[in-house]
Amino acid sequence: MQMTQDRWLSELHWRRESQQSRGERTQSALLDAAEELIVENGIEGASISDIAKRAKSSIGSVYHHFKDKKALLYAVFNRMTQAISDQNAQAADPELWKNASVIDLLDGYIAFRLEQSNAGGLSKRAMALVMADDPELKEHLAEIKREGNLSLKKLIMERSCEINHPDPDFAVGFVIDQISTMLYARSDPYQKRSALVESDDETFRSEVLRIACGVLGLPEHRSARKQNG
Amino acid sequence: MQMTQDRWLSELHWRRESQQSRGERTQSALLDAAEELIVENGIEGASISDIAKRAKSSIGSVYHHFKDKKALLYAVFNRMTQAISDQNAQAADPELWKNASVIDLLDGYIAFRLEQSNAGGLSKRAMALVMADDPELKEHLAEIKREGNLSLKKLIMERSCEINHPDPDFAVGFVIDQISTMLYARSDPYQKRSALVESDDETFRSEVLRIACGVLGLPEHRSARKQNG
DNA sequence: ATTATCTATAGATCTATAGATAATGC
DNA sequence: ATTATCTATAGATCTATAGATAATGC
Repeated sequence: MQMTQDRWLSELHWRRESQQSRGERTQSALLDAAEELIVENGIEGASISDIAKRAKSSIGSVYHHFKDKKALLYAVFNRMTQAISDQNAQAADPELWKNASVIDLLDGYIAFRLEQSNAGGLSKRAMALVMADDPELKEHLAEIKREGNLSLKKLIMERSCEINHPDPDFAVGFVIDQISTMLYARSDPYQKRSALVESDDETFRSEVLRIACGVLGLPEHRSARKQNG
Repeated sequence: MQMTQDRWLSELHWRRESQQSRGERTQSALLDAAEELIVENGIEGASISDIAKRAKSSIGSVYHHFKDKKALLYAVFNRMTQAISDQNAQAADPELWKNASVIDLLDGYIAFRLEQSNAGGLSKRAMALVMADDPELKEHLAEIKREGNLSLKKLIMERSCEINHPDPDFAVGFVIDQISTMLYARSDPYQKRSALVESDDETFRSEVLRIACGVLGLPEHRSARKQNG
């Protein structure tokens, strides 16, 4: 009876390790069903019984795989954040950005986030609902975002000679947070009819980059971008 | 049997009009109690029975004043958004900004929002929780924010001669959304250890204004600010 | 008369467990 | 033997109603 390897946060992540692929399939079917029903009916509206039914499983099976409802919800959340975290790690690989300028990095970051926010629709909304009730989870996701932004900051600071600002460290942190925040707002489905959301990707990207260049005092951003595709 | 005057959204806002101040006191005690318990235990954790108890009232009384639990939650939400909406309307009074420049307006907007986000702590968190489950409410709050930003935009566009940008209308909308978004992120309690949150009000304000001036091509922002306290 | 309040409870959930049965692993 | 699955249900909620009682309004 082994525990799974992704131990994080508290005891609630109890999850019997399925030593058979049958069990694994059941587990992901349950997570899929939970995700769907959470989006459809909300957290409390998604009953264990409904989840079991949708997954073509049974209540007993749910409690075989997950200690209680909270553990199931945490698993839904975990599956999604794990994916985000992995994507972040991949995108921040220094090898990918060997000859990139600061603007290339910012540009790449924007493109990456725009792509990321288009993917994984249902999971993301389910994750948001699971989080809503639980400060610990909000904190956890915030930490993942923070890590992502930090690795971008590190890449940029290695190119600090390009930056013209009395306090580059602060300026870079501020600009990254700013861009990150604007991207987040842009992907928020309830921010309709705002300039951030209604502008097309290209306009948005160039306007944000222009701001970043202004703050960081970057030289000649247009040409710099073309140099290092 | 009259309905209250704040009819908005759907039928769910059914609320018997209390013709006696006793009833009014009970109603606000119930809303206060609901707010507290929602913050403490979440939406479903705040049972009608607990709410009645905390308000020193009874279950029957709750159902005398509110059609059902949803109507009670909507009333909690409504009380808060009403307050925000009123504050917005007050702040956007043209009389207040007669001799103000564009920068004065932006500066005033930032100060206003920073103040607003410090006030009404519990109500706000309860409102966020009530909203989380209900897209209609999210949409409603987004609309209120939108209106606030729109009236600021109007004030600024009356001073469009100060602006140096090929498309002032877009630029102003973009800048306002940007500032609004950054202020929102700054007030988010889960965004710890980010440059947006850790910077003090003064640094934040000046950095944001600097960006806005850059985007809008405003002349000489420092002196302009001092002219019209 | 009408409105506000209370107590008691019917009826409908929903979570989690107990205990049996079927399928794999050594 | 151990793991995965199922059915049936105990026990604990919680919402909303019924119906009685007290307080105000005309």
